[in-house]
Amino acid sequence: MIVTLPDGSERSYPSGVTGLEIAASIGKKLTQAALAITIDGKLRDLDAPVTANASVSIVTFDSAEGKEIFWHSSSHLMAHAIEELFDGAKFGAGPAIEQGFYYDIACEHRFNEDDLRQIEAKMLEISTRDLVITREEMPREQAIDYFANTRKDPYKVEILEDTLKEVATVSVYHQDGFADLCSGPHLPSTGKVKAVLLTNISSSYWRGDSSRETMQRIYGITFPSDKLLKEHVARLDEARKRDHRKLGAELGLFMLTPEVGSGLPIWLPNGAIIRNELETFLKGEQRKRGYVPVYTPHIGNIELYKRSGHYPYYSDSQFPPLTYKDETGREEQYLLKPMNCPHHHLIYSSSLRSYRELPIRLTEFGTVYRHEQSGELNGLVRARGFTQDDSHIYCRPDQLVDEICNAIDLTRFVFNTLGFDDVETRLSLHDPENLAKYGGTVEVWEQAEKDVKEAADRMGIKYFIGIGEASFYGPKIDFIVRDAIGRKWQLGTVQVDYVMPERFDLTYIGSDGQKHRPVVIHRAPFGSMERFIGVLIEHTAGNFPLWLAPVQAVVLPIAEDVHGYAREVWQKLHEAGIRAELDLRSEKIGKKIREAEVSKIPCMLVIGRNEQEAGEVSLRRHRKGDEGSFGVDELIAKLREEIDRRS
RNA sequence: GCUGAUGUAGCUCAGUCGGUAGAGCACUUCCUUGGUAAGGAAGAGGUCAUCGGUUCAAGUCCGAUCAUCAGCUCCA
Repeated sequence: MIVTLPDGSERSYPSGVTGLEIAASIGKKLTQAALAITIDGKLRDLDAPVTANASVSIVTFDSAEGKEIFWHSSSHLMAHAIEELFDGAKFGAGPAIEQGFYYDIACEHRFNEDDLRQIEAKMLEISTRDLVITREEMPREQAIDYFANTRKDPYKVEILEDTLKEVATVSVYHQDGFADLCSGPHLPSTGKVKAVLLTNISSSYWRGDSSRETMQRIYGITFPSDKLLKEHVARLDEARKRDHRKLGAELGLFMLTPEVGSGLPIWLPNGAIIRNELETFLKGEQRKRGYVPVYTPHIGNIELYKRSGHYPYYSDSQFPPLTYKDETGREEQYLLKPMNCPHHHLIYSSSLRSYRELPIRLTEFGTVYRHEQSGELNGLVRARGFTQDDSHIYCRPDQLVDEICNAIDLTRFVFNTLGFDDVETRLSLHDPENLAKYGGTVEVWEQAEKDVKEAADRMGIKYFIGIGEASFYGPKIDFIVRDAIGRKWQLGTVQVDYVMPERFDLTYIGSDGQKHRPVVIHRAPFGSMERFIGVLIEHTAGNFPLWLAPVQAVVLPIAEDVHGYAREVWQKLHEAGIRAELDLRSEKIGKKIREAEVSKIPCMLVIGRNEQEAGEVSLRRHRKGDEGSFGVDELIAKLREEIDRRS
């Protein structure tokens, strides 16, 4: 029997050889590291026999599959430990996740931090017992009986009776007295787990359904060595330093205070500079691309949102209406604007439109207010008041795909300029199982999704499909990036809408002299200024490119005798439109430099007697160090160019 | 909204068994005038998140509220 290894080499083995035996025949290290195998691409336990010619690879912790198996087995190990420590704990779902694993547990006992340390110790103890993990296949009916009567775990029974009701044979993994329903594969033994960190306890709903009971979810991560755990902890520390909430306070970018309200960020001067630069950048780019600016009020009559359909769909996540009564008792209700589109639609229909003037691209940095659930609020990335770089493009059906492409192109240009290279793109389509969620007809959705796909394909973007991620009025292309701790956030978006034109009876006069329905594209490359800047802070760790830095340069005179010259240099920078500060304190140059470095100011202009005599400045760049001396005008031209290039 | 945790000076944190509140950094003043990541001294700074309760006495114990954090649920 011939086995082909990943490097293309072929080896012959007797039929029935196991993954472990293959690994052993290759090397001692690999035998140690082996967690599972793939046989013709299919993951199997390490003791699974290979019975025919096949391509085989040994799965280790270094691969994504290896980590998943390792962490999935670790969730079983944790459940095993909890079962030994706490009587009556019942287990729900316990999968591997991107960074570790969790298990949902139903238990009378409320778990706390001390319990986590105790469970960690028990897990390591079970690991040292090096229990063999074995797979047992059984008919589903037998498994139901086993989990109902032997394991007495009602959650596993529910999974067997519901989720797995079509499956005839299921597998159960055993390790000593512990057993779990699982398709596998798993580690060969518990001894592979050498380092354990249980990170937090939270709650979850059984099967993610808020009408079902809540369970306690314990998150953790494990590694095959202490060294890898230490590296992981170091990465977490690094991520914490990049947290935009921490950096936002340290760098004076924004603040949040209950005196204003939860989820309502205040932009401090330094943060306002960044936001303003980004707005100027996008406005300039949009002017080139034929957008026209508009402004609309922060509140609007509630009837407007009833008409758009937003109010009934999202009434639970809006601030309650403001009610106004005049002397005659007539009542009017206003809503804090939860989105900008209805206003823009009214602008469109404020005059008769000809097919010749389409597409019309209305743009506004529109501030909106949404009453997000309190538990969802998160610094700038999830706020209750935020500003969208919102535009609506009104076009003819024959222009639609081109316009979507233009919007994608603009979004990509924005992301490239800001250095986001790790962006995922999702085609957010509707869920045919849940049509009640959406407006419009089936035909309209089919057309819209076809157009979106065509545009995405034409632009050559790599995307994945998100069923059920569409908004109620149309499919979207969403651009998603990760924050410092790996959470994903949607930033830019391009959305097609055939529904609003109907609701607002938007029309244009075609070449045939008849009224026609335009199509609307909603698009926002930044998405929300707040969220975008929040993610940008984490992405850059607060080390903004020169064009965005709140303070671009600081002039640092070494002693008082050059203060006059330092002031001249500062004045020239200021006149050249460079945001510069002048540090005239009687501190040593080392201290001034340290403080500028800590404040992440990109350019430090050190000035002493030598520079004064030569009419120069000595340039030190943030995190780079001394870059030598330049003539003042030469330096200003150099910085000016870097700023204007936005590099 | 739900579950859990947290809340002491501008920031980071200490505060024992319930007995009148502490450090470092930052800040202010003074001294110091220096060459690429912290010069020295002094001073000022607190309704211990808020409200209520227990107690002779509460930062400390109990309850409620608010906010924040992690996760769940939601996201136009």
